[in-house]
Amino acid sequence: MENMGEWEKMNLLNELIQGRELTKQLQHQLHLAVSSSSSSSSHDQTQEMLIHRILASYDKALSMLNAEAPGGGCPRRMSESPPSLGGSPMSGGDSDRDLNDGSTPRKRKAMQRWTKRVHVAPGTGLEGPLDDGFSWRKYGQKDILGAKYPRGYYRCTHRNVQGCLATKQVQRSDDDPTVFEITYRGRHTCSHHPATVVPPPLPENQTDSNASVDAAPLQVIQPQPQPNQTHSQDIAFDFRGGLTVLTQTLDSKNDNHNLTSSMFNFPSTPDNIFGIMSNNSDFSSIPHFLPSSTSGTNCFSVSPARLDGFQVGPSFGAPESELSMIVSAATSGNNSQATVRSDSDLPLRGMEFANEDISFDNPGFFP
DNA sequence: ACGATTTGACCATT
DNA sequence: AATGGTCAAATCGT
Repeated sequence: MENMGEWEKMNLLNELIQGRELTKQLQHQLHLAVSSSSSSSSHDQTQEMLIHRILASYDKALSMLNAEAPGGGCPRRMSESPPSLGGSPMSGGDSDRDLNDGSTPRKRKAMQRWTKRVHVAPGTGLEGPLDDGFSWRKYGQKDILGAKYPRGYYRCTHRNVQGCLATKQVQRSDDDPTVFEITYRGRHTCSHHPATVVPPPLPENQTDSNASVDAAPLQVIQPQPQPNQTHSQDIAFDFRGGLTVLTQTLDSKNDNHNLTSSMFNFPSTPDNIFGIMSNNSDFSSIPHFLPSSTSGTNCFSVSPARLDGFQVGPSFGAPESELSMIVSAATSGNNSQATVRSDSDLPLRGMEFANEDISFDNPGFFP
């Protein structure tokens, strides 16, 4: 665990959270099944006990992970790229996001697109960029005018079977051949979870490669849509009016990087107190985030909300129009990934969002 | 035999 | 017309 990169930790965290939530759903299903039957057997009790133990294991693993993070549960920043492409499973990509009632006209744009630069350390035997966990199929290669290296075109392997429209383009950098510029388009709607395992390197002569390096690409943390998770819209409605995200412009030197500064304000309600957390223990090192004036610490919160997530933004390769975070309810301990995305892919700058603009992955997030 | 990759042709956009 | 993106037949690898 010591050697685990921040990115891997966040991957792990997300997997654990998802595993826990799925287990809770299973528990719920079992309860329904048991209550509909006349008697409960010892078999049912065994199942219940097993689920409790699974949940306890998840909780233990999660607390161990949290304990590793410095700053009292304020995990450090990840090395690169956002934990999610913003995709939340429930938000499940563009289509799901547009499930709002239509009262707020939501401009739908062409596919979102964002670029990530991936550096491959030379001489490590890993010349070929590593897989990003998703399964891609190359469908074309093209010489690009003015570029030394050809551009490779990839689409999700599950395009035909599941209609997943995610694609990516891989272009080796002219000035630094160890750098690959990977442009992602569209979100994965397939149900295949990205593997966090590092696949074997590609052959040396394969200049164009299929992907990234140690820093996993954006999608890796993106929770994948689950067939049974279809309530994001309901949740948004439940919380209508209770949640606001305000992004502000940072006019400091950081603006030179054309980054977005974001300030979040999540008003708490008696039953659902929650907050945002950053995975960076030092907000000042994240160019586009400011320390919360209310917390005065490294954490980014609205008291008494609990900080418990991470923040991503354009500097990590996500589209400027999108921001993802993990929110956690202080009362229930439930976690969820939340994603805010602006209309028309405009940068998140100086905008205010109501909760219908925010999608939550976890249907059980709000009690 | 089957799935993945290669590669020239074709299409869309500017 | 030039360029980038995609298609699909041919080829390759297992």
